[in-house]
Amino acid sequence: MGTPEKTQITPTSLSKFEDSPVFKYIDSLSPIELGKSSQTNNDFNSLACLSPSSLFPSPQINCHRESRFSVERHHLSADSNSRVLQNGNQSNTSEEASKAVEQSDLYNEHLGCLDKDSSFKGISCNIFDEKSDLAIELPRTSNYNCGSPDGNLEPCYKLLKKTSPEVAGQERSPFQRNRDEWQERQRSFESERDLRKIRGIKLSEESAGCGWVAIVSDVADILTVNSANVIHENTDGQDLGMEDSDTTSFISNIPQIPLDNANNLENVESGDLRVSREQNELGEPVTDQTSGILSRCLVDKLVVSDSGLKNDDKMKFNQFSRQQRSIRRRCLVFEKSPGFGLHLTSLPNISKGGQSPPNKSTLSFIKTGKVPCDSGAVVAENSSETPATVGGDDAGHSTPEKKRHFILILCRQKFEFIESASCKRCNCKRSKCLKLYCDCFAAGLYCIEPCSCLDCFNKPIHENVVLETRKQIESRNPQAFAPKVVRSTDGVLDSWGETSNTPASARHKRGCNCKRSSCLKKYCECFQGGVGCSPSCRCEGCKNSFGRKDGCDESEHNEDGLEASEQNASDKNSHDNVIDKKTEEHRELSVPSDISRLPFAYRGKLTGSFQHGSDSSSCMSKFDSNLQAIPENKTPEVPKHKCLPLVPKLNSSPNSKRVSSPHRECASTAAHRSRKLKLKFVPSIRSSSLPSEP
DNA sequence: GAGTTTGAAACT
DNA sequence: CAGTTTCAAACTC
Repeated sequence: MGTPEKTQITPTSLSKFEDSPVFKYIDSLSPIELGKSSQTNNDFNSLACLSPSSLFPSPQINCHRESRFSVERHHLSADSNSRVLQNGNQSNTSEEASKAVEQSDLYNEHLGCLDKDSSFKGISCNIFDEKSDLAIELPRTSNYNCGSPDGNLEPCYKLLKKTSPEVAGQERSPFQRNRDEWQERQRSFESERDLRKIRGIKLSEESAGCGWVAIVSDVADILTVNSANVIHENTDGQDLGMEDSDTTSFISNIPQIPLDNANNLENVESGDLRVSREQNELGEPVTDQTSGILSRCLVDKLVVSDSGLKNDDKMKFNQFSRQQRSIRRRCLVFEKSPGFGLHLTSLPNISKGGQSPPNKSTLSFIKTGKVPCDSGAVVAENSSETPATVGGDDAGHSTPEKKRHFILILCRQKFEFIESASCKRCNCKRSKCLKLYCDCFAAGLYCIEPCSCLDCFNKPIHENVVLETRKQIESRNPQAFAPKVVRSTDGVLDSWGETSNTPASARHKRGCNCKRSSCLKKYCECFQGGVGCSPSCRCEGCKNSFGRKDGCDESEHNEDGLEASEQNASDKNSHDNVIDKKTEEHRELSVPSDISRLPFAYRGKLTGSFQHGSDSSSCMSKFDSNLQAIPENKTPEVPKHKCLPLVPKLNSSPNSKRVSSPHRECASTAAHRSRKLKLKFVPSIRSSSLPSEP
């Protein structure tokens, strides 16, 4: 992105831009009457002066112009769109065109703080008066499309598409399509750039805003999606209307993907589905690495063009997308590839709550672009929507209808999965969220809005502090951030002498030290992790329903029962019943094998809002903010070794709390059952990074 | 929501 | 390494 050329606005260029698709887009946006006002600068300034640091710490400043444009466009769109709707269809009269031009300028004036003397009327100043919420809103809205957050405004890229000489609906080869898409993106990008020229944005002025640069800079990586990376297909070439945009962009951002991964990002194309981070600049699909998609677990960009989607599907889709906006969170975890940069801290409701990570079918679909044969089943299992349009004859794999339907499922699964990971929050009061007490910190996540912590330092703006603290903790205990629940390689006897294929093969690495909870409550890390206690545990009166440690057999259980009977029997029984129920539910849930193979780490407690049947949607409404993960490339270098089977190693000291002699197993096999639990998987690289023990 | 319980983490 | 303190989640009311 080049340096802005702020003095290049000439009548000629204006004329040229008036012919540009973006210009037409703006032209068509609103009949808002132009006016002059001087009141909004303050509004915007107040926005600009919002401290963005907690939201957008990314140093990727060079894209901020793009970000800003997108943000502005959002607001403009939101407002103008409503007016558009009020006024009905608008014509393309020259009068309105001029209005649009003026409006554009006006908008520019307000947002860009360019002309403080300017005044305006007709545009409610509340466009800019979104208080601090806007700061949260920015990344989200910018994530989606050029339109309003409600998705009822036709994205500009679609407009571009419409004005494009390309013949929609024409059959083209994949190569042609790639090329065309790339060109399209180029055009889109250039158009936006041109528009910015028109609007006279000055970089220096932008940068001058209090923290505005920081805001937009962090949004930058998101934005490029809107302008450049949005892939669109309009196979019928028709205007699909503004109210129900047929193109929905899902963007779940885990920014700051390590550079060494940047070129390694997936590009998945499959008909109407695009799951891509970046596309080869030549417009060619990047080498198929879709298998790694789920390893990163997040759809960096999922752009779905569902021109053929049924309206209700679209609505569902849009609604869902709104819920899922911008689950962004930086990860404090440092593993390099193949980790995906985010330690998903939880995987609750994986199956029982209807949430499930993308399954094999989904993967297959991503990879092949074909609706898998079992898609029907997928639909039936995971969606209330009719499976009638999915599955069935094999020939129908490529039918747009089925693909689109499957896309819905895919996205839902994907984001439900992501959502699960995002719903983590802490309530730290004194630790500044810089100790392992803090679940967020321990999980390698920055604290986010829903956290109730005080004096929180676990935020991107304190990145250095966080990293420093983390180093400190790791120096004290290299395993401090390692997964606590481990599972040995399939078929290999684990340290507890069990074959790893048994559900009980997963164990808490360090073991618990429960005294009073009988390992039947989530105080117990073993129980919380959904694993049985092991000889490593120093627990007393273990009743862990996932497996008692040696020595705590049935007789002990009975003893406990007797002991319990001495207490308030009825209360105890009812309580145990509750526990048993929960436990049973707990045990029923299992992480699908696909997930277990993901080369990333789950950490922390995933309980949070998913507990006890918390509604995921409500959860998301609260968490609809910046989910962020710290860049992995900041991780300290860890020697890589071959993946070794777990070597039995018990704590030499039954009382030792800290992990002193780490032993690892292949994370690729790390699978354990859990819902609402601490799920701490180890990325394969890291998991094998420590030397084996004799 | 406030208070209590619990056990991990941190500290000495 | 052991004992103690701190801490925040889990739990109860």
